[in-house]
Parts: sequence; C-alpha cells; structure tokens
Amino acid sequence: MGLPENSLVGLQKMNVRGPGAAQDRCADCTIRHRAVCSYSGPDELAKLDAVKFYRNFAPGQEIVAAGEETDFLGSVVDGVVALSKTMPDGRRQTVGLMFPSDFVGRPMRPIAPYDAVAVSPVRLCLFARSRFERILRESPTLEKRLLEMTLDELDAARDWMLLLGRKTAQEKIGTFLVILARRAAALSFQEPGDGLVFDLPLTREAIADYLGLTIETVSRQITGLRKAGVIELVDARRIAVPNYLALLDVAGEDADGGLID
Amino acid sequence: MGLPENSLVGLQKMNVRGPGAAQDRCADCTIRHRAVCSYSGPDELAKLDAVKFYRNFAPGQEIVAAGEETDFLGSVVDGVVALSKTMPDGRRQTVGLMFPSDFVGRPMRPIAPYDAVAVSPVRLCLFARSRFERILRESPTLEKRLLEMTLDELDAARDWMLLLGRKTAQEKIGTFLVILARRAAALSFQEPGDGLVFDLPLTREAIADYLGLTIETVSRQITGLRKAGVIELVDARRIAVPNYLALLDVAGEDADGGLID
DNA sequence: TTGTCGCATTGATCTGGATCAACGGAGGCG
DNA sequence: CGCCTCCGTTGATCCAGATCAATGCGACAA
Repeated sequence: MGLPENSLVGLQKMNVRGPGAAQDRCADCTIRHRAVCSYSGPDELAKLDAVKFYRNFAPGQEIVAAGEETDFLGSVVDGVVALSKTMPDGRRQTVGLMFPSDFVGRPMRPIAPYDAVAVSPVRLCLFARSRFERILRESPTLEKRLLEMTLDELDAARDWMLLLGRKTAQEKIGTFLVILARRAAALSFQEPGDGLVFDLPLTREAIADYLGLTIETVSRQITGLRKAGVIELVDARRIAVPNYLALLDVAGEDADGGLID
Repeated sequence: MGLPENSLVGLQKMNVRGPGAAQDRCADCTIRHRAVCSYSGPDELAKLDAVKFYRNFAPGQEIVAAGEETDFLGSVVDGVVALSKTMPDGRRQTVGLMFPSDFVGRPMRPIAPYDAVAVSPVRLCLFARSRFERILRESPTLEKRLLEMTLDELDAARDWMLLLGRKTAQEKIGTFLVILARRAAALSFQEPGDGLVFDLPLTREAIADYLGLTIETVSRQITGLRKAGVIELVDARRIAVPNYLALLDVAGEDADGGLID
C-alpha cells in the first residue's frame, strides 16, 4: 500500500510534483537544523540524501489512513499535517499537528494508528521504511535525535491532555492561538508581543477537531475574543494580536505548555 | 532536589524501606523482561545492577513535583504511579498511569513537567540521572528500548486524547475498565472474558482526574453500569465483569486503544 | 449575470455533566 | 464505646457547550 499516489480527496487541484524538484540537496534544506537528521554528520547525511525523496500533497489530501500499512516515513518540509483518530460514528479528534521539521510516521510499527491529512499544501521528505529502519539501526545519532523528538512529542501530547480534559472552550482557543503566535514569532526570530499577525492554517472544523469542540463553539469563542479586544480578525484566516498579555491570560496556566518549543 | 526522602503526604503509614531490600539482583527481577533494561545483555545489565537502588512510596506520597529538578529516574517495580498536571486554580488532569515495568522520569530534561504521585504502595528501581544518561549515551540497546517505550507511550497518550476530547462519561468509564480488565487478564496469562475480576487501584477522585470528569460523575456512571448488569461491584474497589462483550461495547470504538499492550 | 458549493457566523434551544448539598459506611483513635 | 475523617453514593439544580437551524459571503463555473 504505502502512500496513496493519486488518491485526491475532494476536487482540490493537484500540486504533486515528482521527486527531483527544487532544493534537493540536504545541505540546502530549510529544516536541516531541526529535523530528525539535524545531528547527523556528513557521512550519515550522505546516506540519507541518497535515498530520500519528496512528495507533495494538496490541502485536504489524505497522506495515510488509520489501519493502513505505511511503507514510508519522513519529515514535514512545508505545510501542516494533522494526525487524527476517528470513532466508528464519525466523532474525530486531532491528536497532533505536524509542522515543518516534525517527523511523521511510526518507526518499528508499519500499521498507522491514525489518519494523517494535509491541512495546507504539504511537502514531505520521505524514506522507504525498510531503508530508514536499517540506517536507524546502525546510527546512534539518528536514533538519539528521534528519541529526543519523541520525548518532546510526548510532553506536547500530555499538555494537550490537560487542555482537552480540563480547560474551558475559551481557554482552549486562547491556548491554541498562543501556540500559533509563538510559532509565528519564532519564525521571524522575535519574541511574541503586541502587534503580532499570523495565519490560521486550519479551517474552523479542523480547529474544532483539534480542541475537542464543535465548529460553532470555535466560531463563537473567536468572535468573543475579538469583541473583547484580545485579538483582531484581519480576515477569517488571519489574526492580529493587539494585546499579547491578555491573550496569554485567556490561555490559563502560568508558564503554559504547548507544542515542542 | 531529587526524590523527597520523607515528604509524606497526609497521614499515611510509612512503608519506605531503604535500598538493599528483597530481590536485589536484576536477574531475579519481576520486570526484567518488560522494563527499559529488557534488551540489555549481561554486561550492560551488570553495569545497571551496580548503580541501581530501590525506593518505596506510600499511597498518596509525592514522588516528584512539577517544576522540581529530579536527580533520579527509573522503573516502576510494583504499584501504580499517576503523572498529573495541575492548573493554578487546582483543576487537575492525570496524563498517565505508570504500572510495573513502565519507565518514570524524563531523560535529557532534569525539570519534571508534571507531578508523580504513588496511588498505591509503590516500589521504584532508580538510577542517578547522570549515571543513567552516561550509560544511555554508550548503549544503543538501552536507547533503542527507551525509544520503543516512548513511542508506545506516545500512542497511548494519543488514544487518551481521543477519550478526553470526544468520549462521553459512560464511554470514558467503559474504556478505563476495559484497560484494567485487559491488564488483569494479561497478568494471569489469559484472554479477557466473562467472569474476570480485578481491583480498581484508584480512588474515585484519581479516576475522575484521569478521565477528565468529577467524582460524582464517575460514581454515577459506575452505578449505571452496575444497574445495567455490565459490571458487578464486589466492593467499591473491586470489579467483576459478567459480560465482557457488553463492557467492550460501552467503551465505544471497535478495535479500541489503550495502554501500551 | 446567476447558481452553487464550501466555509464561517449567528441565533434558539436542549442536555450531559458540573456544581451544590446531604448522607452513609468503614476504619482509626481517644 | 463514640467521634471523626476519608471515601463513596445519591439527589436537586444549573450552565457551558452541543445541537438544530438559518443566513452571509466569497470563489468559481456556466
């Protein structure tokens, strides 16, 4: 089975390019210093470079389905991937959002435990499972980095458990926006603060699935924060933060946790 | 700081024994084949054996507090440890239950991200952080096993996110009981089925914290399942399962996820 | 232009689980 | 013994967020 080569969901435009597109050399890679390969020296990187390949996915496109055997794993280079679990009656919970440099796929277990869906145009840097696992077996550096990333993911998942189990709808939205604000600030090498503007890479439905809410509640809470002056809506998918401290306050917690860092 | 030697919580009786008690040799250890050391050969095991030590905790006793620096990490030998996060206003979410053979403590990060509390009499097999991390650096087998265990924990955490975000109170209780039933069955080397009896190692409050509910709701739902004939209460802390399929059904999902395996 | 489709907002109503409150039983201890 | 404390159960009420329903609003195709 592996990755669906042409299983487009809905009617989205195809933007899948074959391997051999743009930045093909690991040395030039935008996620080189944060991805699973970030500890790898020249030799190991050469090995990875030789067997890696890229694949692109359109928004809404399924990358893998839960229960399916996956022959590939690798890093998010661009875009956002949502990992979700679905119950037989259709209730869905997103259990992780994967951003550039995050690792997608479960080493040592070929059956995917959850769906992976591109929520924005996504580019993945992939390895055949068997090859990756062989390199992993021989490479302590790669394994060390993977362990580190997995531990960080576990911490993030547990932070999210607190959010899902105990936070109010308003706190959920607040926490989510703080995480996006931090990420946006980090990408432009600054501290998060007033005046920050960032994109909402998800639909209201995807946000609801991530926060354990309904679309209506998401919409109402965002409107509520706007009316309270905590955020401004440039448009439905773009948020400005005139008062970052107020937003932090809405998120609850003091230090506050959230995606890796 | 490290582990609190004598910070008893409440008025529980002390049952802490010093190092050097009962089964001290790794070769005789009850969790030898499932713990973090299960892949270790004789040499490595000897190294671990030389530096390990045991510590016991009474029910309710705090093992580490969130935000505290921990100088020790290791395996649960006996009993159950709850990992929890608490918000400033007191809302609490348990993010993991650690059973015998589970690994407690975060390698490569000395500050504990959550509280660890003994919920039943607990015995830990511990290593000084610095020593453990040095052995880890030199030992691919140990690291490999730790990666495997961490990936399993991550899967379990994500299953729990679905429970917290989307399941009803009844489904939450059902899922929790199924997990305990499976664990009890596995310990007696049989398939879970009708007639199974097992202990509830947690108070109603600890269950509520784990499931994202209140004590009252936990109590009502358990009563509900009893009245529906799905379970029987031998006493408040002991459950019999006359109809395992009905219990599975209450848990929702088909395959159903739950603690490691 | 008009129709349609997907996404988002807003309103009205309902309800599962929280909250507030009382009570019962099992130890432990003076 | 009687008292107290911890734990669990049960009842009455409340409310945050789900559900049901309608409307708005681009983007895109015919």
